[in-house]
Amino acid sequence: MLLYQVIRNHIQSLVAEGRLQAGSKLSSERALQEQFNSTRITVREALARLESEGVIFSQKRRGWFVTPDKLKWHPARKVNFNALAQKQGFVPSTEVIEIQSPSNTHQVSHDYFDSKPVYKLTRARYLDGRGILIEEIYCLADRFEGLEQQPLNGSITQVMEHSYQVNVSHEKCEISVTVLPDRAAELLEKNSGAPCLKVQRARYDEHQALVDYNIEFWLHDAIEMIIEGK
Amino acid sequence: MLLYQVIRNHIQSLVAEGRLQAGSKLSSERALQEQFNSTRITVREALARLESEGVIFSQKRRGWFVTPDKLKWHPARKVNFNALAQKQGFVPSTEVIEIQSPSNTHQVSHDYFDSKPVYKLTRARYLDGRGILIEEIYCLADRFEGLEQQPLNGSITQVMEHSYQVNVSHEKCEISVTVLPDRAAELLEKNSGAPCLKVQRARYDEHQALVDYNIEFWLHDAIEMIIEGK
DNA sequence: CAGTGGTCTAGACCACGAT
DNA sequence: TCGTGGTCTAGACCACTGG
Repeated sequence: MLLYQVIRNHIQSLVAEGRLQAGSKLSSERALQEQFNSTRITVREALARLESEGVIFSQKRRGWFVTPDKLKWHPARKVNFNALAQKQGFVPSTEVIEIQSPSNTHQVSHDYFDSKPVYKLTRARYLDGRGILIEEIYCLADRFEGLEQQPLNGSITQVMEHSYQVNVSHEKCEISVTVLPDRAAELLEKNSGAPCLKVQRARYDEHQALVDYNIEFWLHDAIEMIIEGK
Repeated sequence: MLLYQVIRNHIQSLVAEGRLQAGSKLSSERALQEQFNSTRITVREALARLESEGVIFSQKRRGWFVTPDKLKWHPARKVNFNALAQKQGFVPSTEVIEIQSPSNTHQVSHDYFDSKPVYKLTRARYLDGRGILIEEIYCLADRFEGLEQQPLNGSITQVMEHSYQVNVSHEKCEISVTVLPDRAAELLEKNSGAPCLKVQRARYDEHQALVDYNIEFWLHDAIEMIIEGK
């Protein structure tokens, strides 16, 4: 058996047997290196595999930790992130990174909003203090005038319903696997190049008019999407 | 700028400018090492990042290649894989790996089919000769008696409709990012530990009875899922 | 300030692919 | 058989975290 597989299996079984709890810190790379009479390159190979599998994760220069359970996410349902996360036993929080004044210079504005001015809202979401999602939300400036004065750390869908009488009736969703853009990696304190699930959603009202366009970058090990179709 | 980022950017721009066509082979790792006065470790760091991004891919010991376009896949629609792939300019093919005689010893049989005997069909699917998907299909043995005599390299949905008068009316789909199981990696000639998109689908007929249960492992750089909801 | 992870050097051996 | 990628050794320096 390959050495890095031995190290991998060892850590994996520690986690499986519960001897390493979710969120707890692993031994340092150099300690593992000594424990297995190996080198850091090989140890890091094992750690990288475990990270791909979603068993462990790293935060920049802080160390390696056991990955908590994944959030089960229903993108098509208009469920509140906070409520859903709480129901699954997490402590959720949301941080508004920035809201950009109406502008028509975004690519998204050109592609989806007929080059009209749009708001761009950037948020980060956390579970138990761990950053797991960066999202960008674009919506028409004149339809959602004064959006920057609304509470933006909760459900945008609810704000649209209650303050603007706009209802989302259906959506089109594109899902792919890629890496975090550098800016998102920074915000989530991940190394550049961390894999992620990218979800792009165009949401429409009952008149087939585009309500908003969202780009979400989820840590690949933090989410399981559930979709009920047809 | 970090050295591996320099190498990464160099290859990325070669691809972006079209000087490296989709499917074509990159220089060998040792050639790149010399070109950048570096070491193979660093070169491989750059290649690994590009692979995560979906720009290049490797096949076991064969080398590194430029990733072709992604297949746009609509899991909820009853579209034929072959037809969809052809419409997007690919040459698709399907290989039956094995069909297991009815058995009630699978975990899936226990969890989803009330421990009744099920068929297990394993298939691989290819685009332009590149293996991109391993899928396992489970269905009730007594409902699909003689399934092993049906043509199994096309659409299973169509076989179910035409030969068994069973129609899929809705489905529940779970999507997550993980790594290929070793068996799947072998079949697709990928290194163990290659990232993938795992799609589990339970499909039901109009009487809410489970028709089949599928587990699909897609190469992470080969698919973009498109879902229209609500 | 000590220890950690992130990056990098300069080699090596082996199994497998292409030829 | 030769070159390739896959694995591995034995170090090094730096930036940053945490005490």
